[in-house]
Amino acid sequence: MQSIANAAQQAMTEGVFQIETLPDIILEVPPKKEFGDFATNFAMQSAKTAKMNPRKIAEAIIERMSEPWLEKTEIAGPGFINFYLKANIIYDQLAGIIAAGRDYGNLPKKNAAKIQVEYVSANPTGPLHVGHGRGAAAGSALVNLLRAAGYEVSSEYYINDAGNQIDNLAASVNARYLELFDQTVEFPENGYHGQDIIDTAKRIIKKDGELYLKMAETERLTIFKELALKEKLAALKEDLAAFNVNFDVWFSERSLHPDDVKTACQVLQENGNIYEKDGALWLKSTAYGDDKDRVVIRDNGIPTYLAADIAYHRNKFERGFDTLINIWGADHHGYICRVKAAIEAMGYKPDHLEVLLLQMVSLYRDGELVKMSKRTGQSVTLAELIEEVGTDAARFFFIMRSLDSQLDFDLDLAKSKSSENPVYYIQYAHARIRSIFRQAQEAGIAKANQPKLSLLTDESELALIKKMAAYGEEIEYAAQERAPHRIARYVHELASEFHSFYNRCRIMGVDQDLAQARLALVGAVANVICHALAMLGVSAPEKM
RNA sequence: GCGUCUGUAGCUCAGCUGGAUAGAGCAACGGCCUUCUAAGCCGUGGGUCCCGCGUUCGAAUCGCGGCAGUCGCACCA
Repeated sequence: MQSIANAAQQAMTEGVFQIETLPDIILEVPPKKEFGDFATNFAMQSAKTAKMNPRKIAEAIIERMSEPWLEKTEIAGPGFINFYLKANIIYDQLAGIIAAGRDYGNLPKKNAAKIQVEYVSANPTGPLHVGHGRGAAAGSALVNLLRAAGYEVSSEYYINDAGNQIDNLAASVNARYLELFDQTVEFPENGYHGQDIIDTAKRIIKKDGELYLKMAETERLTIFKELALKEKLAALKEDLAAFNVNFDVWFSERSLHPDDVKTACQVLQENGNIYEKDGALWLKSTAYGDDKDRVVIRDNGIPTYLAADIAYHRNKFERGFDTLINIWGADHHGYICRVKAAIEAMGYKPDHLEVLLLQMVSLYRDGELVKMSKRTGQSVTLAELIEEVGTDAARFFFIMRSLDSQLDFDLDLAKSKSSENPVYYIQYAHARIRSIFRQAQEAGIAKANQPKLSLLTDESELALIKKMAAYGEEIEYAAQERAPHRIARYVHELASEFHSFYNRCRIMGVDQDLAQARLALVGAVANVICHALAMLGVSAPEKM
């Protein structure tokens, strides 16, 4: 890059052309291999200010470039400069990848901001469903991705263990409990209808029988609230652990009440961003771009959900995180504006909160949409999904689409153990490599310390090396874009290059030096596949 | 009505930090297993990148305006 800048600079001092400020020089890997190993559109970028034909500029630049690693350059299309690397460069790259071993793909630590990623954070009032599953898969993959890119990341689950919905949970369990003793009770209006609530009531009876029957209702509700919460939370953690999702911090909303909520309100009150109206306290969020002002303390004195969330985000910043990433379902998008408003009102930078919205998931079975209804509790749970398609397929399917896209989840495809299924396609590549190693060992092909990598000249071999060499950039860009689906795509492409190689080149039964070089190559491929799959939370089986 | 996201091959989707002939998987069609896993490979066909206008040397990509779908617009969480 620098040598392009130097050449341009030199051309200018020689008066060939004049540019006031050099544009950023962007090197990219061209879409076709006929366009060289990398290319720049620098000449076209400069064409306007230089008032000169981009091809002429390109010519002036390449005349002034001489680098030892450069095989040749050419001008193509409207003014691209294509660079061809000397062949040995690629083998140096491969040697570097092999030397890095399983660490290849872990980028140097960044000194930049500490990032906190909060995701799932489903209410502990029932089992996780498939929508939460997408959040869980994408969130955990994003955390892994950011860490690989060198960021310091803390992952967190916000437990909504305070407020109405928990009271509704207790009331629902209460109603089921009484029903099981043949009492007629009115089911709470906003109660939870799921089977799991009945199961909870049954477990309570199994353990303590009619112990709570004669209690005062309020007392019973208090006890049931704690029992149910404990049980739901444990189930949640179990489901997530089975889905390769683990959190550094489980943050209880209750811990914010009442002190943190009070402090946050005080801060806002002192800087004049809270006012009283109709007996309630309102956040002046319209001053920060929201549609309307929002109630933080209701007229009955109870804080709203927003109040707790304001305190929570303040707490996050106070803990020293510079960047907060929240992964929310798309149905919460209307909430972003008011939280950012509150953040700004408290004196933090709203840009330091990034909310990633996750679009909805639709399940398809036999080509038919699987209907879901939250109200009646009739929805496919994450546990059922894992049961049906397995963790690997479920995670990969959730991650392979961009977060912005609604996801059509084809259950039959996810289950199929065939070439149609991208998960198996990738895992199969890994298993094949492991199998090769087992057989090579039996055949007594020793692992070379200094394999003769320059023997790798087949186009499929070169393609594999180039693909692996691009892994670092891919991680960097995917992390920057918060786009874990790029890794899913990358590893699928790498697997494809491998399968192609596998059908063209043999390892056993060729010259010993070549066999050793190829073993070293596929060993590196296996490491990269492992690394990428590990980021996605998908296993890399030894055999299939 | 306001806002979010989406609209690209028959289907599901990448590509969007402006660049070369717009890609992948599935589906369709035709080939490849006496040698390391055929859960694989090779090949063929397939496009109004929703529409219009604008910015630009150059637009699937950026801006504005439409159209269609989605989700949301609480003193619920």
